[in-house]
Amino acid sequence: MSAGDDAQEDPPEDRPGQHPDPAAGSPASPETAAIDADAEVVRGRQPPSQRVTLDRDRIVIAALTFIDQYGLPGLSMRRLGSMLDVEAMSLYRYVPGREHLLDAVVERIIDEMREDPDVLDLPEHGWQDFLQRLAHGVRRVALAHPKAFPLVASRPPEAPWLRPPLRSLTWVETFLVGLNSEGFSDLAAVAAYRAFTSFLLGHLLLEVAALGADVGPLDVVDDDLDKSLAPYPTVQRLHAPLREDHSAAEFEESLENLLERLALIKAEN
Amino acid sequence: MSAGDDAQEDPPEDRPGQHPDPAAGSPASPETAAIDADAEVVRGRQPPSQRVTLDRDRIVIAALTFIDQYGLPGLSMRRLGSMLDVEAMSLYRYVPGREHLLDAVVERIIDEMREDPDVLDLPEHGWQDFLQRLAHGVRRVALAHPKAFPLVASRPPEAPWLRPPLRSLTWVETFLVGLNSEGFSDLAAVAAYRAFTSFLLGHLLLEVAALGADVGPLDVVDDDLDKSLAPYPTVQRLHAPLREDHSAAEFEESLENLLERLALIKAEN
DNA sequence: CCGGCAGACTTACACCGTAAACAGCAGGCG
DNA sequence: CGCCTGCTGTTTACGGTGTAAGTCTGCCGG
Repeated sequence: MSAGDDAQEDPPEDRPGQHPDPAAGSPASPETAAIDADAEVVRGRQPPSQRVTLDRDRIVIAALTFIDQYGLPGLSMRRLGSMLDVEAMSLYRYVPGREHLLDAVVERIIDEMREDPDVLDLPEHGWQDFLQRLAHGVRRVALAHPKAFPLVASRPPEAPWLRPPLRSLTWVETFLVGLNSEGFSDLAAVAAYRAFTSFLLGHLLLEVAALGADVGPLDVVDDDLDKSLAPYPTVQRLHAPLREDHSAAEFEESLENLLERLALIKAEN
Repeated sequence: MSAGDDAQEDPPEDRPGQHPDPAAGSPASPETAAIDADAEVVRGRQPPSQRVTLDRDRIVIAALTFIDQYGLPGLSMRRLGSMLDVEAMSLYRYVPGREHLLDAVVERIIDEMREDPDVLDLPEHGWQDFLQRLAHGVRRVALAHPKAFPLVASRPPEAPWLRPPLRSLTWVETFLVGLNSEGFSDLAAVAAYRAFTSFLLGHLLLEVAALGADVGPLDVVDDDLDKSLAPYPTVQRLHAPLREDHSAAEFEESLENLLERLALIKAEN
């Protein structure tokens, strides 16, 4: 049970980026960069847009892709800077600080759903279909960013009644309006919001956690495992089924059940 | 919506501990401490146990109470050390490092349930009662450590099939044995384990998050809130009910529903 | 008495977030 | 043209972090 142990997160030791050593060299890289750019311009390449200037969106996107790749604990302002070929302090022109940057990352992840064509702004084939699409949309972004999704869950929301993972005002509005338009009373819609978020959070956090952990150094070998499980005979016996992954089916099933419960809530209130 | 903002976590600036400044003074404090101890001994106070030596359990407990009080981000080895009247490096004699310390904290939190008399090791009045007691036990420890409970959820478990918050081998064993003894087939017990953990994680994480956030500087005033909610009329209209806290009732209701689902699973497999 | 040794302290290093001052360069305006 | 002004990124610096390595110190058995 103590196999990989401390090897669970390995941030990149050195940037795989453009210039070899950003720490040792004296201020020579900006000049050479400018020269290179000039040379490219002379060669007629990319004259219209002058030099890839920094930008808040670029920073947030870089942070997200970094987390997706190396995991949250490896992310530092300095590393993020060098990923964008820039000193860490430059980032502070566009982002108030690391915490706010993480909030922006969370916001971006959630906004990805807005572009999902399968997620509707208003119910078109009943509220069940509406919620099904929404749930699957959230699940898709969670699975697209397994290393980043826990952030969505753990970062304190703007208001205590904004519940992850549907923690933006616009999504709450969409949710409530959608259910209202389908005959849910105000209180029923609110109750549905709470049940829906609880369900999503529980399922997706666990699914994503299992996804992020499997890339370990092939855990322990079977002998060690047999030995370490010896005091837990039932776990040992059920080890195979415990290992199996039925996330998708379980998600579907639980979602179905949730919808039935919501139908009751709708009818009662 | 951007009220307190960055004031959401305030680690203690200085230790409220015994001696005033552990950083400035030269090596005078250990001697004085020894002298004080001698003095106490002379006065006949606490002669049996010589000096409160350090101890792994003491460290873990201190870490947990620190997190409970000031929150996870404020915890550092140095602060924890000074909380125990000891240099940070001394902790490494008993704990391999910060990460392992956090794991130990998580383990301790979970083990708290073992001492809960309402939580049973084996079903005595049916599996529904067994699971009810277990669920409420977990909820009690979650509510007892709102600031620390997210750790239980977010720390990667020892094995990917160990699901928070029932993430210790002993609890999984207890769970499976309990359900097995009540007529659950192997597969049904495993499925129940998964559904049960999903449910607990979703509900408790959200309940605990709402609990930890409310201690802000009374958020925004009503005018600001009205203004900032203007683009979200439905949210604005339902603001009052959204604010209300029915965690306990919702927990009960969802748990009831879960048990019904588990009865189906039991019957089918 | 004395040597070992456990348990704490001290020092040192690399890294972190970020405040503050500075440098290069664009465009406007006399 | 020269100068100034504002934007953008860099440099430097400070206090904090986790922790590897070495050092002191008091107790305990020979």
